Amino acid sequence: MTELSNSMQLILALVKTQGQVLKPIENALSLHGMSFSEWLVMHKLNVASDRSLKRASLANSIGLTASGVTRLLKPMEKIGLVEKVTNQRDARMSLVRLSESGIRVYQEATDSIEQGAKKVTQMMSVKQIEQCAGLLTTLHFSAIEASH
Amino acid sequence: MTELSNSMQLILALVKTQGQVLKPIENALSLHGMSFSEWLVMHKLNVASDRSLKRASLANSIGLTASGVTRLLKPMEKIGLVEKVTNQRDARMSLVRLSESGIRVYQEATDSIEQGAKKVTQMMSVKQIEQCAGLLTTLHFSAIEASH
DNA sequence: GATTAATGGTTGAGTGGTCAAGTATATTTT
DNA sequence: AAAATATACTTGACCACTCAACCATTAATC
Repeated sequence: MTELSNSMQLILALVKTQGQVLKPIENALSLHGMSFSEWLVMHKLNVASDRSLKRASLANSIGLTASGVTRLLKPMEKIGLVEKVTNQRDARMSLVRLSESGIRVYQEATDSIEQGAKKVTQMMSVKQIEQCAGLLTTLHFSAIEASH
Repeated sequence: MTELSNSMQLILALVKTQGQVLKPIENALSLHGMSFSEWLVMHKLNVASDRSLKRASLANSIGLTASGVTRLLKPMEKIGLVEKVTNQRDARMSLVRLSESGIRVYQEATDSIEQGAKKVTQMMSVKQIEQCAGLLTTLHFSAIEASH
């Protein structure tokens, strides 16, 4: 019957909040026929130099396994949002690049996702938003530190 | 090429952080043969009066659908962690109750999950932890507000 | 230069969830 | 009281991932 520690309460708040926050975001994206993971892929590619990344770094940067990325990208390649670029220096690894049409779709999707994000944070001041993001980043580093 | 808003950056930080934070927690739980969702169920039951809840409220409180709860509870009933209690006032709804053995397992699992939580937040002060939890709660309410 | 080890990616099997439809019971309407 | 509607839960079909095993290629070792 003892209470949970405040570390644990923080984690519960984190999980609960993410659940609520992601709902409207995913809803906004579904209008563009896209999942949040797919948007994340396109976002990472869009900010990368040459709009391309190797599959492994993509996996790492969005918190998926290599096989998850393979499965996620397959339909995206099929409809031409991203394209596979073979690397002649190392035939094992293939780069993924955001296509021209992918860029357009990404921009449209980002517009609606941004609207969703604004709405979700409507009750928070700019200061609170920034402070919260900062604390989450601290927590993130702390968690990484804990795992080695 | 425009930057993301800080609302959106907050959401990205949230998702990224949860991914990192949950890893060691789930790892700790796997030693008890339990997933995080299962622990959440047991936690909610443990703090509920009579250590029991109806399936629908359980679903709601841990952010799952009714069918998700059905599937989650089935194996837990099988190994006797929780038990189905039929309600004679309303035969549609059945309560779930944490069994005696469930209580023990919950307490053991909570011990190791607490250790994981402490480790994950090791780089944060008590003040930061509380502040972060508070801001997340604000964000949570804001997101709920946004959805109606 | 052939063998072994490491790296990048894919695939099969399994897990943990969703949604939509279905079943059983309760409540409301007529 | 019968019929229509609502509620609580379960089931079937599917989806998004994971892990472990695997294939292809490159790098290191002998």
